[in-house]
Amino acid sequence: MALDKEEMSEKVLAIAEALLNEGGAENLKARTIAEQAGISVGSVYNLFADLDEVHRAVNMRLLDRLGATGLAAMADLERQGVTDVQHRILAMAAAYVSFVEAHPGSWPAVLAFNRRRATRPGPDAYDALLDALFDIVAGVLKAGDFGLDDDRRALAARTLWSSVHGIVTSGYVANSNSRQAEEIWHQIELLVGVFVKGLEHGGAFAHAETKSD
Amino acid sequence: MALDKEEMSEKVLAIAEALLNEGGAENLKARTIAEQAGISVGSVYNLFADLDEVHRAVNMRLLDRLGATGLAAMADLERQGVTDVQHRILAMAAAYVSFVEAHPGSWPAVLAFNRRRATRPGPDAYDALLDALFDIVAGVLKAGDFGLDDDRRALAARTLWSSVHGIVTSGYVANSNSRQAEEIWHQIELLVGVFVKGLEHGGAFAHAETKSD
DNA sequence: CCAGGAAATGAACATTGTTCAAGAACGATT
DNA sequence: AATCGTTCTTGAACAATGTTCATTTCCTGG
Repeated sequence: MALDKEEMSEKVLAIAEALLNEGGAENLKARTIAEQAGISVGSVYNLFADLDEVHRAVNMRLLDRLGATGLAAMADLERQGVTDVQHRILAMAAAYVSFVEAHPGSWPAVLAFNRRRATRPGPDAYDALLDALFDIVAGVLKAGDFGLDDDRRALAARTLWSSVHGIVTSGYVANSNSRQAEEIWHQIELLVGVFVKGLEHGGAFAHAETKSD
Repeated sequence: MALDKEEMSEKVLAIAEALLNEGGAENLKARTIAEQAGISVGSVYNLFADLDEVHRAVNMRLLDRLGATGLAAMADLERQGVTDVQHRILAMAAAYVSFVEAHPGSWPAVLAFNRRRATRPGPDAYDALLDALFDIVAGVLKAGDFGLDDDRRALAARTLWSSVHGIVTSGYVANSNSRQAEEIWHQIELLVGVFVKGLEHGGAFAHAETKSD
């Protein structure tokens, strides 16, 4: 007996992830997958409806792993007794940056794919995974005492994490040499530092007061 | 006589922009362009080396227009005597959001394309246009008195603008209904508020001091 | 009016995603 | 064991696409 249906799907996804990492979305070809998996091209379409579904499944795995990495990093700090909010957020950001650097080809593909499904209906497993990341950040912010209620803390978490995300992706627009990595990290340090300082000084919702005049 | 070579290129780019806006990158097809422009498919390749070059040219136009829009918004505020940094940054962000909303299909394509050229050599016209956007923000930050030297102000500008960019693109990952637009704007207001407050209280480079110990 | 170069053409090729009719493998039932 | 029905696998076939290039068409200077 060869491989289970489940096992073969795993194998296909592993191959697909490698292909995406090497050459981005346009390198994910049905025939290449089939050849490397030792099955026929038709069998690929038996396991997955189309290549988009393969791509989606790969992205899910990546997001899942990213969440696990973030949680592990938080657990490490917990074990070391680090409670400083700024340190913990920076650790999360570091995990994120490392993850993106470890997947130079497939991470852009995650983002590009993400946008393509804007037409689909309501929230799905994708959003659930992204929300999990936001929740980790929100948990860290809860430790700091910024006088935020749950809603505002959640908003702050999404804002902060989206900003980190923007810095990372903008940074990798240009050539990804080491100078770029340094620039990204400088930006992240600046963002987190300013953000925490701003929250401490109650700048979070000052605009709401001036706006509701 | 029909159209000039230059004029025909313009026509092709206008068609290409419309196609990208409707269906994203995968909707940019040589035969569709040729048909709509009233020329043959070969002629498209006479005007542009390949579809990537068409896509790039469209993106350049978009970035150019975005820069012009931002400058116009700044000029408007100048005329009204608005000097408040927070207001001006928010106006820039509003221009950015409006622009993205006005190009729901092609803006994702700009970003996706942007990443694909990570392998190419040094900086090019693309980076120049992005730098122009950063410079506008840096100019606004210069008005506020945060005690920043030129380098740090430039870093802060890139950080702030990349963050806005991240919020906008993250926001449009999910369905782009009006609730999403509201969420985006809440995040931007929070970010800008916290950022300015953080700069005011010198939180910008606290980390640098603790790090260089 | 003509020669020569420039531009336009679209048929042709290679590569892709996807389908599907035909066959193979397998399990249950008699 | 034999038979049947179901399910899975296969790979040839189709349509769509990017790109090329020999041929044709067009224009312009003499």
